[in-house]
Amino acid sequence: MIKHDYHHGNLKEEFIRIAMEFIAKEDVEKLTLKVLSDATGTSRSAIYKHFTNKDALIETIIERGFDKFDVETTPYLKDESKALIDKFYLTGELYVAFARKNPNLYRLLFGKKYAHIREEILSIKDEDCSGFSALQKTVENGQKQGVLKKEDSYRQAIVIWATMHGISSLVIDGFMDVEEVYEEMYDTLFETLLTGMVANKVKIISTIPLLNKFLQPTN
Amino acid sequence: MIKHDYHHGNLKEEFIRIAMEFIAKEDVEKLTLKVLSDATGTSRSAIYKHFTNKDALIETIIERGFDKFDVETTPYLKDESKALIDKFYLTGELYVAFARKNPNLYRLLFGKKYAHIREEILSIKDEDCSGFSALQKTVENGQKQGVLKKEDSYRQAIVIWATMHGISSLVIDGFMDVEEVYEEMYDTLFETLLTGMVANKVKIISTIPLLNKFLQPTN
DNA sequence: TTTTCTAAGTGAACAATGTTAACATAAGAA
DNA sequence: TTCTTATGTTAACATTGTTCACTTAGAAAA
Repeated sequence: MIKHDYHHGNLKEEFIRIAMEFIAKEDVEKLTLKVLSDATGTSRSAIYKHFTNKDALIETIIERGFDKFDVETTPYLKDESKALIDKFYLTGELYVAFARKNPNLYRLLFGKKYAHIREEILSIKDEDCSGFSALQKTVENGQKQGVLKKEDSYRQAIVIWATMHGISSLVIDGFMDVEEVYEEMYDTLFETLLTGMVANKVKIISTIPLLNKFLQPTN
Repeated sequence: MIKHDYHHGNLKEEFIRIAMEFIAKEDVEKLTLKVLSDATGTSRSAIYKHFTNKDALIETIIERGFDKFDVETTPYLKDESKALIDKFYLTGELYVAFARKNPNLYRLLFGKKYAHIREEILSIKDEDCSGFSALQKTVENGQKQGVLKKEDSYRQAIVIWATMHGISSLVIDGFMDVEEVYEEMYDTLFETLLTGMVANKVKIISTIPLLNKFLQPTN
């Protein structure tokens, strides 16, 4: 667009910003070096003064993406004012909402293509995926409170994650009419999942009408 | 490899065969026209006499892939000798097994990249995804028999699918140690899913030990 | 102030990609 | 035997990521 002076001043951050804005609209596959050079008014090879190659930029995007993901999806897990069962419901909603609002970023973060980069990042950042360990801890709390069945918490957390990942993927990858019936389907999904996970004969406390409807103790 | 005579005789089918064999081992992204021309001993542009472009070949691969998928995953749904609840368990196993054995093909069939091609194919082939409608019918049968809760069968079928798709994706996209604990995790997943879907107070008939263990009527 | 050094940009060139166009060949129909 | 046509080839193109030799500007050193 605009032809800047020889020295841009803040070109690296500019590349990152433009790349993220691009991915907000289009798939990462279509993000080419020409797109970046055109948008910054630089040449196609300018990026190599700031990143070793294109993948290094993508790596930065993935790092920022995971930060964004954590910020937007985990608040309820850490909010002690929320009932435990509500944490799951609300966090699940945030999870799928994130995927729907940022489909290209979600695929970048959780898809296969840059799995090697993701593994590097997550192994440095945390012993595990940060969001996931928060989920697992919440599951363990649920078991202590007697709300959830006592099983392997790792497996239970994966079951929850797999379910949310599955529905998110189906929705954003354009399967059938999922988009249209999304609201009802999420409730059905969540009801099924939770019914299978909660311990029997325990009174569940929730502020969410749906949950009170089906999570009655089976005396 | 081998330099054939000028006219190959069966080059189109050869391209398809080689492409499918390639995808059995590597990602479709790495399938280039050079790979195909080298393997057939032809030139890079020979393919254009048999397909309008590369995407047209991919389209054929996807068609064959769905055929393979249907053949390998749906037999139990149609097998009336199986108890209804076992159909779900066994079909789910086949589904995830297919994804694990053919990760690149699975991503090609169910990923976003060629979603437009998939939609074309599925809209011609069946009013819906063929495997999916078989699943939905089985769900409806389950409701009639009183085994499954009576809810919207479309939503219930999607819940099952989303769950299987989620776990399959996590496994083949290399998340954490899912590979190692796969067996136990599938059982946990399935137990959770089914517990949430079966109607209460119904005696479930199954030949699978796991299912008998947890699917007892809650009198 | 002038010189020098270096970070940060440029443009030309590379190989690999999908694709097209003009040409060549083989095989069957006329 | 000749013509036609399906099926192959080769050369060229634009686009991709990438490298390399270069230029430039701005700060540090003299």
